[in-house]
Amino acid sequence: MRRPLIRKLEKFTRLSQADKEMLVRIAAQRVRRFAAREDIIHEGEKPEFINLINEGWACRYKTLEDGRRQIIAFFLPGDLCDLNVFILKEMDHSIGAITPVSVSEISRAAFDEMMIGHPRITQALWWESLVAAAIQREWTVNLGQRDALERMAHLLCELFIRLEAAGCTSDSSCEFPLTQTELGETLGMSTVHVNRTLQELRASNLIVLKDRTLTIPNLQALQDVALFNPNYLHLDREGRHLDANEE
Amino acid sequence: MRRPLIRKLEKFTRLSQADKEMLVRIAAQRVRRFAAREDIIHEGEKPEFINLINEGWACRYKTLEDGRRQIIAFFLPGDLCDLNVFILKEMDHSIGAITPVSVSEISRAAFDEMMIGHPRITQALWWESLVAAAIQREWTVNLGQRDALERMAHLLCELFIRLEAAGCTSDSSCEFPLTQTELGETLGMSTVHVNRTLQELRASNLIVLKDRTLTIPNLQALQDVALFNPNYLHLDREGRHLDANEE
DNA sequence: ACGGCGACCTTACCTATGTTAATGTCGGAC
DNA sequence: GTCCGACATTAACATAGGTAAGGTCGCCGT
Repeated sequence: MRRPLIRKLEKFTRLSQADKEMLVRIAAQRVRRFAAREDIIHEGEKPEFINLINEGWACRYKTLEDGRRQIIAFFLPGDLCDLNVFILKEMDHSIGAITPVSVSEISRAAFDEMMIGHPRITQALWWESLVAAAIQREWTVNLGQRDALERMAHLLCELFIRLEAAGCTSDSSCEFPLTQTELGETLGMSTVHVNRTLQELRASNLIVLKDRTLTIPNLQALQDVALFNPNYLHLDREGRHLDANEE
Repeated sequence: MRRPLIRKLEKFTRLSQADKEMLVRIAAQRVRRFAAREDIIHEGEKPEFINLINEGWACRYKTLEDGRRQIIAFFLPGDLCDLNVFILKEMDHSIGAITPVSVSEISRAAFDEMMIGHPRITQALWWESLVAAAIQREWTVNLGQRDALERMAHLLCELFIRLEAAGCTSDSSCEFPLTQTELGETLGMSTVHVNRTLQELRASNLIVLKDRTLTIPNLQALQDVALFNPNYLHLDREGRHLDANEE
């Protein structure tokens, strides 16, 4: 079994065996599965758990009164939804499955227990939540300043690099389940224009996207057209080497 | 002296006298002042403090290699920048003063001390940081889905309501120091179009904006054109009444 | 008193992107 | 094997919003 969360957190810090066991244990209690397109939690509900995505893709989204929908964030394997949410009275947005997903619900009690006994994990989780905030900020820049082509390229770079950190890529390829409609709802553009933009990226040999699989033959080239700077993902550990001692 | 932070936190929870004194004390040590347009902290630097805005307006912003600038967030009196930032190795964006500002720097030690001795404050600060994240998400929706008029109206509603929570409005007016260039950098539109859009809002009597003062004669009307739903600001206390027992 | 500067406003023109709608492709249900 | 729905693609046309250029006003320093 893959442990995308552990894998990702180790990009930030070294975890002890006990830490890892704790994380596995936490992720094992209260696992739920959702079908593609099903809501995991809906706007207006009271949040009672922190959700951890084990498998599959999900997203945050918000719908305006008149039906326009904006995808606000993607949750990939190993991603957590909002540390500390239980402080809020109700959700101001929804979280929905994109593919079939498996989600672990982490209760407030389990979370507090972890905070007390495992400072390393606590730190790592705050790191992950600061990174999530940084991603949200970068999306603001993306929507505000970049044009369609740059925007699309930027999103693809980000998703690819995040998937890599979670151990969900092989070589220069990854699964890519998003429809063009979903890409449009993410990037604030019409499906027609999404299609045009993807064609353009294909024509420049920057991406291969077919059968739900994305290949990026030259990541640096794609980053260049996107004006992509990975610093906001804060993926470099303190100077220490990464070591292969996973699992 | 106004205490915008206390005022704002009391929108979320009741604070004891000791809590308030703590907050005053924290805000008193290490106060710095910056001129308009000066950077408070710059991309690439290591964050050592949590900044609290006492007076004036500031913003987060990010600049692309080719010079395009996006304002990512506004900091109004009583706003905090990123609880827990010190975990990150370096800033991925800058924070700059818009007007002259007074800022309190909160050290990691002071923050930890507060976390331990004052659970009420701790909760309230997490609330404030969750609200900041919610605002960032709403900006994503704003940039992705709303057109120029809606976008501008939405921003004005948000700023007005946030200023109100901090006690910085009188009646239906507030100070409004943003230039049209800054509005453009915030909303991802050209200054020309900012101007057109403001004209349109003025022509519909939705706003009066003159001499750095904004008046919103009918907030509900402005909210309606913006498709503005204030739920994301999470400004309603537990069902208990708000009471006037401030300071 | 003058020059310079930054905010603001305006006009004319141009283009990236949206809209609508028709058509194509593929995989699954029966 | 065919019918259907989800998704992708394409074309023709419409428009929101960008670009470039210039003008006015008030303020600040000398």
